[in-house]
Amino acid sequence: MTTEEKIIKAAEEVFIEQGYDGARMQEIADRAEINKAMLHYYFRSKDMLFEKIFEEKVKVLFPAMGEQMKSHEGFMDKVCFFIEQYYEILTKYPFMPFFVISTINRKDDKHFIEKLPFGFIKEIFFESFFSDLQSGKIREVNPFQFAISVMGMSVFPFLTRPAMKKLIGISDEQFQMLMQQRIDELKNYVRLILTPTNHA
Amino acid sequence: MTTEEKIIKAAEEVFIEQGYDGARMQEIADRAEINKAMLHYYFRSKDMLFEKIFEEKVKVLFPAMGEQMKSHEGFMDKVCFFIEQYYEILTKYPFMPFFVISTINRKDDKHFIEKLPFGFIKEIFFESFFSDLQSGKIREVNPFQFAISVMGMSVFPFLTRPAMKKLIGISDEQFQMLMQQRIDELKNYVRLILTPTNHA
DNA sequence: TTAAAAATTAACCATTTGGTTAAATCATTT
DNA sequence: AAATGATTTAACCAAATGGTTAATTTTTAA
Repeated sequence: MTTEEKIIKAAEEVFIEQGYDGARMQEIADRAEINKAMLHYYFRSKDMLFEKIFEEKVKVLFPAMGEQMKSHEGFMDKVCFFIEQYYEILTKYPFMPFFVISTINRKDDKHFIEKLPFGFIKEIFFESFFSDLQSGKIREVNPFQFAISVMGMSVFPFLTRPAMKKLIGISDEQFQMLMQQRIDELKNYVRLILTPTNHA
Repeated sequence: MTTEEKIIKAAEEVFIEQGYDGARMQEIADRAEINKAMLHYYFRSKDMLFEKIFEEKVKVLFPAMGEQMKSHEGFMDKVCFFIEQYYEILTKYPFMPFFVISTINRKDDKHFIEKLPFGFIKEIFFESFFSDLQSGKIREVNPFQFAISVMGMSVFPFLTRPAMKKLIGISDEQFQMLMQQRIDELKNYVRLILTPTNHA
């Protein structure tokens, strides 16, 4: 492991756990087991180090799908794929949503929003929506509202994990189980919302 | 306006905008137009001032319903009431969800979670659920999953407002409109999810 | 082998930060 | 009006923080 890699790994941890303001350069250095001056030698400043981490980590939360997407033709199929995919991502990186949200909500630094690669989401929620709507395969819903809803339902519990645990009265393991069960529950919601009513 | 009131107003603003770590005691003093020493004279420390603000502001996001609730009998009715109520609250205090979420996600300070008054949510989502389920008025869904979903759908856009604006390509005014339209859209989703299928 | 370049370190620096203090001002009571 | 207590202020402080520097060690190239 090179020094640069050690720094990036440690910086990821600290920034994601503590946010930009809460993160300390000394703590990053300590966790990377290097001298604090090396941070500046490799990345010049806290801002530049943060930017590097943000850019790299954000790609994880907005994956470039490509191949996998081709096997999902219809809109409903794609949305269900999103729900499954996001469960995987969020289970692996449960603090990522909070990290991204605290960053884009930071005052005077709206330029991070520009860096969000929305391609993944657009591909899923707006690509095959209109054709499926016209062919009567899905009910007429507002695609933006629907996209926000599916994202919200998927991500929200990970943003509020400690509160949800308290509200429901469950442990960490039980929370994980609940999230796994959630895949089918959400797919069911999607089906119920999108399946058109019989106007027989 | 007393000095204490001026401090609280300024502290609210700064803490909600910048979070605990980002907030500066000097900035709070400046906005309140008082000497910084007064902050400590009235509230002793940054921690204690923050705690005061958190406790007070959190009550806004988890209102004690009481009277208004009585007019909503069925489960579906209560959930729709929640959606309406939350639209009002979030329009008035759009940064509150982020404030609460950054606080409860803070390291080494899990005691804030204990202060969340979940009564409001329990009342709405778990009170009349089981009786309505047994009488066949609603479909069999997992009440916890359902509650998380409705909360997520309601709150998520306000947590990600700048990103959503960019994704959809809209202005602040258009966002507000979208949120207003959202009330009916979400109520419709709830109806579609909860209305039982005819097993004729 | 040696000189140049790259990587690493310890010590240091300026600024910012939360917090304190002692004096001054204002209000209240006798 | 004098004394007392509450409120406010300016100046100050110690610790922490992001960042720098100059010297040292390690690696690379000639």
